[in-house]
Amino acid sequence: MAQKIKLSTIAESLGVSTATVSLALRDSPLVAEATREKIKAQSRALGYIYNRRAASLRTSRSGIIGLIVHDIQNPFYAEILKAIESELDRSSHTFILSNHYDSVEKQRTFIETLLQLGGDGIIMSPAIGSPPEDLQLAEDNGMPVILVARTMDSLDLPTYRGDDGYGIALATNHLIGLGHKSIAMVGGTDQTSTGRDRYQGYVDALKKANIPVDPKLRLAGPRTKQAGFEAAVHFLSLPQKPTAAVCWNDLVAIGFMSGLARAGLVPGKDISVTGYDDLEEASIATPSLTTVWNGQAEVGRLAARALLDKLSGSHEPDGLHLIKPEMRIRQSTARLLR
Amino acid sequence: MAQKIKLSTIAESLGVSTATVSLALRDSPLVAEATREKIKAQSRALGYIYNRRAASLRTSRSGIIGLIVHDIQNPFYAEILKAIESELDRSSHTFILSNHYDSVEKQRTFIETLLQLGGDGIIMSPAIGSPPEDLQLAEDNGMPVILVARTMDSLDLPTYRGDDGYGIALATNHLIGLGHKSIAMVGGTDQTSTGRDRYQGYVDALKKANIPVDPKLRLAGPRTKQAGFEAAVHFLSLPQKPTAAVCWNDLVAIGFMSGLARAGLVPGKDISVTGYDDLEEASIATPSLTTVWNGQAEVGRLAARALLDKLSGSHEPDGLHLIKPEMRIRQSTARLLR
DNA sequence: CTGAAAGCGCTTACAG
DNA sequence: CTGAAAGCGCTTACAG
Repeated sequence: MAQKIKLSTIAESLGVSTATVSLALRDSPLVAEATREKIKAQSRALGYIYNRRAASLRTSRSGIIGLIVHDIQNPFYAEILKAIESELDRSSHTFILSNHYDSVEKQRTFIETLLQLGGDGIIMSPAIGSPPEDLQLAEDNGMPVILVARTMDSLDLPTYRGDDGYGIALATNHLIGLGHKSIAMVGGTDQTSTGRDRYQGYVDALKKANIPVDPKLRLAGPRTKQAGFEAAVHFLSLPQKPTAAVCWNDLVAIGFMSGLARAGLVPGKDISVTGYDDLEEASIATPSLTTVWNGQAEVGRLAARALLDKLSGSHEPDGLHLIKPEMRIRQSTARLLR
Repeated sequence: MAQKIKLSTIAESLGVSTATVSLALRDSPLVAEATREKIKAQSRALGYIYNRRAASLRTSRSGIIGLIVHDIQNPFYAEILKAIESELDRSSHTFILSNHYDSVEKQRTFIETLLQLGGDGIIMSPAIGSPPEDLQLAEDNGMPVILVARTMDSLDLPTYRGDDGYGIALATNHLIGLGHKSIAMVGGTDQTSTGRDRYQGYVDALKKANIPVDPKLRLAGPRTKQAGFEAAVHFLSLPQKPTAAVCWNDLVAIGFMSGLARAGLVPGKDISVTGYDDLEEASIATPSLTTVWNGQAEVGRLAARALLDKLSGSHEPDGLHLIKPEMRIRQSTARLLR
């Protein structure tokens, strides 16, 4: 590797000042057109690499945005991420990504690292049990926080997610409308807002239809394909013999349907199953999955826009922004045969 | 936000020099134990945030490692990523992630951004059609490159991936051993090394068993679940009526099996199907997928280690490091009934 | 339209 | 064991 090329290298080689070079490279109209072109050509010729750390030290803006979620391997988060990515790409921001796997330590380390790098802002789906102080630390140091998918009740931060109570009621009512009366709820945990809200929505929908709520029909816990798969065994051993299952999300539903099939049952015929999220693969599964569209792409896009707006000074109102879910009826649910 | 706390704030409040504070915070034995503790306590009390940009400007090491692959939403890459992540976590490196979606422009932008940030190194699965100069640019500027999953023939970079020819032969021979003679190959493209190598391995295995190779039995293209799903229609219309399919990867195989099921066939009984990669969901699918373990976790771990070793000065030999694939026999393949 | 100079917040020889 | 000072590579008032 040859001698490091910096602004002053270009400046000296052209007999101008570094100030002029700096301005020219950023297309400042303060520099004469001809000078600007000459400088840019020279910069290319020398293979100049802009040093963002030096610039950022001076300007105290880094162009870095942090993003931390439970697990990007989960397609639910991956779909949110993809929308954020495409929004940030067009504003020439760089993003730093991390999974926290619901470890508050890992999340805190990430926030601290981002502060050290001078991150401009952070979009996150907070870990279970997140101490408000950890998020407050970011805000206090001038790094705005936007929440996606999960709520933090103790802080008034801009939050983008689906309306879980409303959405799960759509699924539950759909099954009730097909004549089902013994409906299990599979998956989800009370430790997250989505887990609580979706269970509550399911309970409310049953009550509204005068169907008694049996706590044994709640198979709490599963949040992955694997756990949904395993839950099928438990489901089939229930004495109440439910004819349908409202699953906490699509991953659980897809694993659950595979578990039913493994036990010799035909999902969508013997047992009706609904998912939640409308992941890309929901329509590819066999049977295709009846589910609730949860607007991941919308959530990501809006959260990214909210952050960019905040960074550019406009004052978006804080608080909760709910996406309205929609029903997607496919083949995994059917009318109950008597 | 109050007054910014920096090294000199701590130094002044304690009546020592910034040099002493700097050394103390990094646990240098040059600073007396008592002084060190006093400084650390004060740093915590004031809520000091270390400015990495300033440090990095001075030391020209950033602790940032870049990672760019086709698409992390693809579980194949997600599994590699996860292994890299856990390896880097323990060495207190930060990583910056990007998808290139096989766009060489997006890949180049990423490499340039990483250079601007003073990235220490980069792990990548190069985009289709990557110009060697783009990777050379990183190397020339002191940022070492490690390749995963895909090969770049034109450069001698450390590369970690599975032995595709060997692995696909395992799958093909498994089907031949079960009595299949009309075996299709579904998915993959000649534009990537994995696409070429796996097709070649399939062809070689057939030839070795004296089974004529019919180019019409190659359904090239599909690389996703969706495309695998759609390929089932094409497969079922083949005049040669194949009894088995070697799929290019697990995603294609899972989509393909769903497509067969949608057409009323039972995968694993009517048609034998093999996958490739042994993704986590391969064993959860119904029928569970016979596939080839491709060592994603190994690839990620070894690539991360190779980069860290290189950064710490030890000279790992460059070139290709092949992981040896292994067969995973499950329920999606069965003996051919006459 | 262009230049000289200060400063962002660290670390690192060098002295003592 | 501790301090004074230079310097990493930019940008930004300020002069002219």
